[in-house]
Amino acid sequence: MNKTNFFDLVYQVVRLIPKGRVSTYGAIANYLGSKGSARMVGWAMNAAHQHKNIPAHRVVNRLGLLTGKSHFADKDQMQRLLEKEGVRVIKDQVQDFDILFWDPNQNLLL
DNA sequence: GACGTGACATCCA
DNA sequence: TTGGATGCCACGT
Repeated sequence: MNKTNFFDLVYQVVRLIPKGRVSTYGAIANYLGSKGSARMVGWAMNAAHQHKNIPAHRVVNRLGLLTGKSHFADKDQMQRLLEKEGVRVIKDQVQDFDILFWDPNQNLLL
């Protein structure tokens, strides 16, 4: 049965993202062991919509762009949620991204 | 069972 | 440097 563990891992990591922090698909994919499967992370996020406890708005691409905002019910919802958590988002881009960037490999390491 | 698609990332020209 | 093409894995049709 451990086939789609990838998804579960993604959900776990995304759920562990602290409030006011953001993560990236590549970082999560890297944490899962497949650095090249960044796309899979995005696909997992798409499925994450079915799950309510998945703060997908905290997951952005490597550039800090809210690329997936279009997949939200309201494209402003994602940005709004981030701003509500203290993350400045301008033009769908996370400001101080390198500072707010939360890497599972850097925090969940060990 | 096979092909195409997808919220990205990386390499090559 | 910028732009185009490929790779990754799972899901949908």
